[in-house]
Amino acid sequence: MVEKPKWDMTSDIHKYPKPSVTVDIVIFTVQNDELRVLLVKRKADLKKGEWALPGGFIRLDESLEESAKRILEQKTGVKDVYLEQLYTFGDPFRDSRGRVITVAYFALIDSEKMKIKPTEEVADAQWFSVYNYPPLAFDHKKVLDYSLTRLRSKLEYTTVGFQLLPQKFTLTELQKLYEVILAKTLDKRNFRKKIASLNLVEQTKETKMEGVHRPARLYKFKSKKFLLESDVV
Amino acid sequence: MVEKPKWDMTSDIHKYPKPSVTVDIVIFTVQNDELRVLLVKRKADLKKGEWALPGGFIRLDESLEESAKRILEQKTGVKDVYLEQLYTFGDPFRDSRGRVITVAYFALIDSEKMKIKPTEEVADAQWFSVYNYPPLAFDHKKVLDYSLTRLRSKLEYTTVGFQLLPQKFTLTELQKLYEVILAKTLDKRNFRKKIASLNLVEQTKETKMEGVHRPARLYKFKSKKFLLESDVV
DNA sequence: CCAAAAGTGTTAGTGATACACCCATGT
DNA sequence: ACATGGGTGTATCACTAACACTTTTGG
Repeated sequence: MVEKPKWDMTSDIHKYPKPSVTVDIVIFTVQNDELRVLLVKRKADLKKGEWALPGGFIRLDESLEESAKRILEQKTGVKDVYLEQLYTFGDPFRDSRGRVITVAYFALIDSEKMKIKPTEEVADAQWFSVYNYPPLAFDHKKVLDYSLTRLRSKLEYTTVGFQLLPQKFTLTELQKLYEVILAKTLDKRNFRKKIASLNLVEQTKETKMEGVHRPARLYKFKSKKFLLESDVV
Repeated sequence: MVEKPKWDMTSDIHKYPKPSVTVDIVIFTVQNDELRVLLVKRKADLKKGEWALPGGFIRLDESLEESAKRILEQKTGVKDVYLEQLYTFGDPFRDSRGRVITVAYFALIDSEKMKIKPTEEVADAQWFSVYNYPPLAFDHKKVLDYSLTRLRSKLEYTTVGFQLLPQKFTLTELQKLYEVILAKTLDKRNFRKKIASLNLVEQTKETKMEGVHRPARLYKFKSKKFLLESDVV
């Protein structure tokens, strides 16, 4: 058992007024060809019953990212997700209860893991289309808008999108994912050429049969050790 | 005189432990063909005499950006700068005095304004080359490294670089600026073609004579109203 | 007329876009 | 044999990269 390190609580810094600090998480998934975001119904004193992004107060002995992971798991039951710090929102009156600064994270989870059953505690978490969701508490609409913009732009120059798919996927599924997030259609041949040029995915020997047509080949991401320096990751 | 709005200090949220929150600013300029960052010598109890990024505790009644502006002016005398939120650092033990979360901002100032004389209070502020600066307090090296990366990448796809030049400038100065920040040389003809294609700058009728050679034409940024939708800003 | 930086065009290569038909399967 | 989505190649265009000489000025 490691003893918790302590701070110097006699320091002058404790004379400065302290704000409350929360972490809010915008978690996306793609389901039924829709980009969706997870929202929870608030139980706290203020804005009870309103929908909001999952969030909570940080603990002093955990890093911001640890807070984000803990809160996400507590509130939604989801674990092992791609997580990235988004922006810190600190308007003085964004919360009438006090000065509350929130560090927003954005997270992606694949459509398989997403199906995890909500536990008792998270009965009030629900996925909403990003084009059709209820009014949100606080400045959470602003946070959501901002993270949508970020997701779209990161999709173009990184491979975050892969986080939203299961381990094995067809190229059509991958393309559909891009189309859904970017809200535009893409050319099939050009899309496949692009993906091939990235050198990030490889064929498996399996195919996926769905419906009455030619089965689609399943692909997977190359394991790290087979990626070259020059490959974009 | 507007009365200050108040918060509900009886709310449960005040039962959660609160961290200290600071703002730290990484402010860059280009001077003598070097990319430089402003550092201050600490006067506070802890780490007195060590160099650090200018920073300070937020006030509860100002936004994070207002805090950043106030602190920057207090500590360095500089005003009216380009300012952008960078990242929020919150490792639990980054400061031994207590749990301190810092919202880092990154700022750019042109080489003219930069010459402002330091006031009494800011006597201990100094510009350092980003390749040669003293050891920094806390995790400020990490913050600085991160903002350098951000500056470089933003330089490639935005026009932030323009913030580092005075109103009127020669194309060679602009190119030098890019070269200094990116730490690589650029082709003169290609650079000029690129700038021309952006449609953001226009010739003035003035030239700049410096030394014994052909005078260079001065350029300025087009005023907003002459920019077309299609022009990258 | 010399030194020094300003200024200017063309070509080759690379990546993006537009576009239409055949393939494999289940019924 | 047909309906359905899977899978493939080529031509054009736009952008990037490489490269060298002439111009203007002060001394």
